[in-house]
Amino acid sequence: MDQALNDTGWRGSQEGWLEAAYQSLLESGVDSVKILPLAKKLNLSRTSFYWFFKDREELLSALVARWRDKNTGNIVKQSEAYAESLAEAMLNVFDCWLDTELFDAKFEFAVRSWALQSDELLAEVHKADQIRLEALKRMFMRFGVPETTSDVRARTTYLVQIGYISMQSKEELAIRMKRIPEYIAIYTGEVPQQRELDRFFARHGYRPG
Amino acid sequence: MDQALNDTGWRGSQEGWLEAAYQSLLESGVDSVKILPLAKKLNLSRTSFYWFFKDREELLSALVARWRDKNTGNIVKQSEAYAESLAEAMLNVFDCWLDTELFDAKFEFAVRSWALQSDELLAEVHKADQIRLEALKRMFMRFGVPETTSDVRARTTYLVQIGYISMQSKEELAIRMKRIPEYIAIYTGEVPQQRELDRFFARHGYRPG
DNA sequence: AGGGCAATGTACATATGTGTCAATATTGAA
DNA sequence: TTCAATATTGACACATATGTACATTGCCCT
Repeated sequence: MDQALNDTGWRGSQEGWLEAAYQSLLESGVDSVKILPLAKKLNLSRTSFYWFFKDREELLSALVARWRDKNTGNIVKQSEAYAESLAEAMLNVFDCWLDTELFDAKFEFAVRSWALQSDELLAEVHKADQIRLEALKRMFMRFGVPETTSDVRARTTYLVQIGYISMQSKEELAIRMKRIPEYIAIYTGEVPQQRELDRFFARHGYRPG
Repeated sequence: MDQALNDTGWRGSQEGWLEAAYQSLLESGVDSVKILPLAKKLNLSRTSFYWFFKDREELLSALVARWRDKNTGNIVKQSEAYAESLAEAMLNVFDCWLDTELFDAKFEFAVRSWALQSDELLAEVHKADQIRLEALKRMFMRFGVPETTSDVRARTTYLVQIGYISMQSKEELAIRMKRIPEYIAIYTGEVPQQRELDRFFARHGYRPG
């Protein structure tokens, strides 16, 4: 079997092992991230792994770093994006839930499951939760919602999404989109304008009806 | 070290191994449920396990059965309990989130994480989600909420809880209780009566203020 | 007391994983 | 073309897990 070569001219690379580890993590959890199976998938000798990483621990740390970089930043950014109404601001946040580039739900779930067996990682996850919740709370307050209410609504918004991720359901875009206006109404207490919805649908390549 | 004897006069038992497996599952996930470590914890020879279970698979199946029996039934039951208002009905459901006897959140999370590496289990989890969501939806409809709204509200109620579980946070009862009235308001659209709240607080051994 | 079964233990065969080492191959550049 | 950095490999030593066969212990009942 011929190998996919990268720009270095070599078969393996730090990125290659990391990517394989990432895929395995998403598909079957941390405990499936083992060097021997990854080597088989990459068609490389197991021991060649040790040229790029000190040991398995280092690979797992790299995986955590990847998660940290990707998932928290965008929620904060979207919650701070410009909006003329609370409903529109909420739709900006919803972009994360529908665009894998902005928020990697499978990755998120895999990491949370992993945290079950690592107190160190659990602490990181808690920190991420706090940062995200605070960003959402600030968003509500920006639109004049009182503090306690902002707090609970931020939680509702965030927890529904984490819960949805934990359900690991694979629903069609259309089914999810139909629920969006109701969700916005529940979370914000205000009904989104049709043109706000249209803009939202459009940027996710969805045509209602 | 002396052994804790059970009623049979023997040290081990099906229940004993299952309980140890359960604890290990909750603490560190399925992959920690291994016969050798469990044997050490129980101070028994590893091979004595095979007297009670055919193999590891059978132990894991027993664990799944335990989860199925415990967690889904009570949500359905609580959602069907008598209530004079939607807010009161919601508080009945909330009993599950606060009483480990009614709903074992840690168990739930461990099983969902486990489902990441087993399609068979994932199918079971999905079935459980569907049953629970439908029960909640029926509850809303019983109080005259229209179908689509009932569906989304049922989801919100359920997903917030699954999300909360996935956060694995260990907050004090008081902190959680303070948020209850707001949650009820968001989920049901109606503010709970003081005497409904008082009844709820009382049955969970909480005195506000 | 001793037979029988439930429960436990020992020894063995096997599978899968980790990490180190020394030997070897591949590449780009001098 | 030769060299050194970069990458790959197989052999070894070890650890942890599973499951089977067979021997042994401890408990209860007759």
